Amino acid sequence: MSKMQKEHTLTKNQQIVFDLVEKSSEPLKAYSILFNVQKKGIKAPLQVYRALDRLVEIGKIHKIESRNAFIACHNSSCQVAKATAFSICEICEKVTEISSAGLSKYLTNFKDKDGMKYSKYNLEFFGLCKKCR
Amino acid sequence: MSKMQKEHTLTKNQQIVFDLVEKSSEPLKAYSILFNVQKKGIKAPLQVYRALDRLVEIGKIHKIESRNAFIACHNSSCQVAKATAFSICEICEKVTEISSAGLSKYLTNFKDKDGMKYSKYNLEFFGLCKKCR
DNA sequence: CTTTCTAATGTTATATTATTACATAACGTT
DNA sequence: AACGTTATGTAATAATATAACATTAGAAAG
Ligand SMILES: [Zn+2]
Ligand SMILES: [Zn+2]
Ligand SMILES: [Zn+2]
Ligand SMILES: [Zn+2]
Repeated sequence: MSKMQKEHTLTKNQQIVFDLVEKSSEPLKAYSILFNVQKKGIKAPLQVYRALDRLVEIGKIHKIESRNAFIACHNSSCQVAKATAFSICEICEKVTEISSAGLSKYLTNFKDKDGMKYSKYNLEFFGLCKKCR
Repeated sequence: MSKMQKEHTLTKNQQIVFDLVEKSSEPLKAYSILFNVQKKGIKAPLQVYRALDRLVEIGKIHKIESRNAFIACHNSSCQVAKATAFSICEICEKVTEISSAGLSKYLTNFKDKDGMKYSKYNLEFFGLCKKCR
């Protein structure tokens, strides 16, 4: 257990939802998650949304805002919970979390004209993936 | 009429929706727009969504994905339709379109590890605005 | 001017995404 | 055990968005 990273013990529902999102190769939508965890005893949307909210908060998963879908973090988790970047293929809808030190440094240090500094950002790139080009 | 910028004549519904969004100081949600244009004869969600879709497409307005809300472009329109950046105050929900040549240059030229180049991006920064700090 | 094609509109119904409200249970602390 | 806090369960409903199909308005061709 790294000292750099706070541990978060997942509760039952959080673990169930996380396991599903984590093993999915594509972003999952809330109601698709709900459907897939009903055999595990989760019955209502709210149970899913509560788990998702918490998982997002602790950085285990991210929400792809333009798609209303959730993907597990593949960037050493929590550290980038508040600084996310994704590439999204507009044809096959494949989503990849971008891990670029340069990009995150640039954006983390970005100040607007008012000198406003931000505590969080989300960036979504759109284009065609290798396969779809 | 500038030669640099394609003109898009708005249709009746598009103009009605645009006028409302354009004079609003804050991002508007689709159903709030619907409510406010009913006196102009627009009766159904779909009429609003169709107008919004088209207005986004031609760059007259942008969608703030994390808020499901729409704001008029304040960046010389169409030119940045596919390269948008916003700052969002997490307290008062004030949204400002960021106009930074450096930022847009950096992101437009950004290539990921696979050398994938993107045709479009949307960036949302979160923090506290001057007033809320 | 009339035909034809296309884009926009109107309308109803429905799908999808997300939250409110309130009751109950589990858990850690004292 | 008593208390406060966090997580759960459950039902109802709100908010966001699209499907399907009929009609109308405009542009372009003949
Ligand atoms: Zn991540
Ligand atoms: Zn693709
Ligand atoms: Zn703009
Ligand atoms: Zn503010």
